[in-house]
Amino acid sequence: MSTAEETAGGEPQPWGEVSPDAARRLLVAAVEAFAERGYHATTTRDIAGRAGMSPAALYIHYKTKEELLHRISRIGHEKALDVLRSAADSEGTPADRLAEAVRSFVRWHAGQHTVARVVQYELDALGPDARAEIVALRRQNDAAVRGIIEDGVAAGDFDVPDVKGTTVAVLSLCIDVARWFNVNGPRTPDEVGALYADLVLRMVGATQ
Amino acid sequence: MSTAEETAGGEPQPWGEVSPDAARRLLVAAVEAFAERGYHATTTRDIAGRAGMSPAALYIHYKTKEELLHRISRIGHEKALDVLRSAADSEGTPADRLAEAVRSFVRWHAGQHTVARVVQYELDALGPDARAEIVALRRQNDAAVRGIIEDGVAAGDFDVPDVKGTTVAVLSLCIDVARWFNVNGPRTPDEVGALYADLVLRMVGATQ
DNA sequence: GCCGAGGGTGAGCGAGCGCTTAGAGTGCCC
DNA sequence: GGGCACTCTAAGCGCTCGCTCACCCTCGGC
Repeated sequence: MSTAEETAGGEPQPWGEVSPDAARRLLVAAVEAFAERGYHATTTRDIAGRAGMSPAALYIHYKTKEELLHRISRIGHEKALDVLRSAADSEGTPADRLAEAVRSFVRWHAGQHTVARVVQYELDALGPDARAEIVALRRQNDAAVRGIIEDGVAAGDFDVPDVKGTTVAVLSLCIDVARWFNVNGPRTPDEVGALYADLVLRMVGATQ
Repeated sequence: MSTAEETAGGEPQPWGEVSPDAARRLLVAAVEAFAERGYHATTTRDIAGRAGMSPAALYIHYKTKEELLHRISRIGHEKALDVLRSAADSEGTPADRLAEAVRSFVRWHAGQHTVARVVQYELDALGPDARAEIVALRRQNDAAVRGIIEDGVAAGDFDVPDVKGTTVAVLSLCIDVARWFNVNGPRTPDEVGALYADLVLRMVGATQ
């Protein structure tokens, strides 16, 4: 029914580029396990078991458990940044672009909330070099959102007294969706995205 | 509801009721360690060391490492709930009450961001019974905020198409402050509180 | 001076951790 | 068929974890 690239919700699975197959299965298993129990509470035996392999098999494809987290974090951040940027760079008024950015970014964090949780909340488990690389990706998120808001202010479409602070708040609001979103809850990722796009337009005082 | 002891920053220290002294020192040490490295990455040797004691001393005052986390979570949630409720129950228009609730709740999450991080992000490390107790406290947060928003809608002061969704978003925004707030950053807890109070009033469409 | 109680320690137990190693199974090229 | 490269496993190493235990120190009551 669905291809390897698509879930039922229509969100792209970010692991298409990972090969060989065994390495991808280990990565997917690690995402599940890290999201459920946290990086430090997850054992390499658990990851290998979920992937249907022996504990030693993990070390054929990854040097350490931390390398798994690093790979997940980098790919996850890049995919989320892609989603955000393609909305930020689209045609339309600043309000259109901001609404679309929030809608798609939130949809990603809700639909891919397992990946997002790992990516957002396990950063401190990475070593200094890997962490620095991820932090740089995050700053690009910030720049993308701030750019739209600045455009809106310059065009006179937004009323934002504190652009930097509002940027932080908007991103924080979107990212935290990964923490509370529940697949069995009453809302679909699309619905949360629509709600949040409206709330954010209010936050920036967009002229209706 | 305690009229608590105050630090220089004006935020109440939540641990006044914990005694004897050694038990309180261990609790404070555990909060620092859990906030820095996470529950699972923190060792009992580290906690005891920060409190200036031997590893075995921890077990005179607490049955397990998890009991420490449970105590921290319960006290932390109760203090945050106190802060939120005293604003929610105050006199004034719904807009005044909502602004004050957000301002003080955000101030708490920024000023006490070590406690708040532990309380918000280590919930899954608790066993089922302890977790259920904490989840019940969280629902009271939700009820307090939703109450103010409903009052505002009933009074015609707010324009909120989706009360439940907006409540979740407001609380999420406030709580996530604990994740990104940095003591060495450019903003004080008071400033973030003021910014967020304004943003939330916009989110609910408060008549200015 | 002696006692009991309670807070504290040094040493260490059993368990489970991340990771390694020796070797087996499998497919491919000659 | 034989050699090689690659993938994977069974077994287990060295280590650190949460936690325990036997014992010690301090102090108030008599």
